[in-house]
Amino acid sequence: MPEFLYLRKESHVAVCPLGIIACVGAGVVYHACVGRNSGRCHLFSEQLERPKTILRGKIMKRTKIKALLNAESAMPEIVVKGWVRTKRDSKGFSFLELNDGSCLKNIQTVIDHTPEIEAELAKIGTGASVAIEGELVESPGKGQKWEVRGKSLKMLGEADPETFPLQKKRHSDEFLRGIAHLRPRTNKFGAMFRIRSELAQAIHKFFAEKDFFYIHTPILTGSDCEGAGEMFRVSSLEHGTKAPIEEDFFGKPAHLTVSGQLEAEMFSLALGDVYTFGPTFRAENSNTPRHVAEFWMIEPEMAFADLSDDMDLGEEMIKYTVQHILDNCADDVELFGKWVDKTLMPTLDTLLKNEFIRLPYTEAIEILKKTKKKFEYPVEWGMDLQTEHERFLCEEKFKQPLYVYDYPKTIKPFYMRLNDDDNTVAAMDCLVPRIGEIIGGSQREERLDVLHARMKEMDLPEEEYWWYLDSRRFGTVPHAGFGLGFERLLMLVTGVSNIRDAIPFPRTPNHLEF
RNA sequence: UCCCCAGUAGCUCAAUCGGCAGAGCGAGUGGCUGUUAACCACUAAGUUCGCGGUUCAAGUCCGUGCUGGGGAGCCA
Repeated sequence: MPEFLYLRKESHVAVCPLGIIACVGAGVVYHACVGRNSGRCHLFSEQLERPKTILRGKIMKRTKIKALLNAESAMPEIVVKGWVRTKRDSKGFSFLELNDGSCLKNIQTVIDHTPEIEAELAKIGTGASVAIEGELVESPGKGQKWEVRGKSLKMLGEADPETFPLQKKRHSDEFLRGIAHLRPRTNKFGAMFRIRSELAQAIHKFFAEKDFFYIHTPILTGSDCEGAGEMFRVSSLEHGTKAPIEEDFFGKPAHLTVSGQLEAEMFSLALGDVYTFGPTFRAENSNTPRHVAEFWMIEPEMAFADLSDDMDLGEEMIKYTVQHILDNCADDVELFGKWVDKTLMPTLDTLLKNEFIRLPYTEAIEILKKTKKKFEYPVEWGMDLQTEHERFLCEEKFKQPLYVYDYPKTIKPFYMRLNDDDNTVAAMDCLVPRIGEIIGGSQREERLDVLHARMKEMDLPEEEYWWYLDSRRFGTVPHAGFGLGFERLLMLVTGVSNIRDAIPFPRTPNHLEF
């Protein structure tokens, strides 16, 4: 897409309200259209008598800073656009360091002073956006291989230094959370969200290579009894109305999904191996560094699979995606290893090199009972593991990721498969250092009679689940799956300690800004 | 939702026993220099989170509300 028109001296330029550049020279009308492949602009065609789609001179496209820094050789004519990170003035020339988000590093530009350029420079401070036309040359200074020698400079958008909140210094995470709309312009959050993008791609790549199908499960749900936590009500009625539920959009209560699992199961029992990857909503009033009300979750579901296959998949997936980020986001990850968590690299290294520990719940309880460490909550078979127990197992006892599996049936949901002991279910949690539970999964109960009995035990209304139960009536098969919190995986990869720094605009109780 | 800690300049923080509101960074101005989170000098910058109380006197003590952080529960 042409964005910048290189003009000869005799050319004249006009810019239409849509950002279209027309070039008029020697009595012939030429024009180029910004943002179009064709170079033809119909709006302008009407205004000009003899429209032609021939360009005079050469179209100059913005080159991303990442490409400039990776250049093999000098480049005679380039345009670089970005935000000023720092400006350093000298007598007769200035340095501008530009970042355009394409990578962590800035590019240094050097521009000799002319009256026009000095006027433009006077308006430019940290945070301003600029376009610079010039050449990429080897830098005579230390600290960088390449720099841009600018010939022209245009300020695109100013940033008043008196009010622009980002300064040329480190800011606290808490402060930056208050300006979540500007924080991606910092090194740390730019790196975070590049990694986030790459991590999402890695997940799709992982599943594609394993022939899993990507299923889009609904975000609006009619079942308010999925048992995975408090749900957000959705309504098209005015707030405070007393209208009966029949008058609401769906004619019955609607909520935002807390999990795509039940729907994913239906597709697993048709396409074999499937996964979902989408937003999930929990209306829990939990205020911790590991919880947000809106987060992204990956939920694979495999037909003809058991709990062991399930744990294999989770381990493989975590290792694959972590390795992918190390391979493809080296600079960005290095920033986190250096400034955020000094133990990040060793932690990831341990994770990659060792097999995840697989520990039955009953054995976990025995270990916890035997240890000298005093816990606030006494250890008893049948209770759920508390945070202090999980941390002890993961961070002190084994010092690496581990699965705990075969939990008591009394503390797990109805859909988990009952084991032969009649006391435990084929459930598994994957615990990782510092974060705790990153995966929760199970083999699903595929036997209709057992499922019936479990639902009765737990007092669930079977009529709500008629379609779910159908899957066990017609060609049921053993199957298993899990849910993995995307932001928690991102915390693992980057070492950040607060989940609100791993999602662009975090939603938590009483926080719906931006 | 419960427990603990904090809130002072744009940012990060200091201010002794209740006794004149401070520093670094950032910003502005001037200077200097192929500079590297540049450097040097000067300048401006405050409802000490809000409300109420105790006191001759409150950033400091008490009550209360709000905001932020940490821990717990719940979970991914």
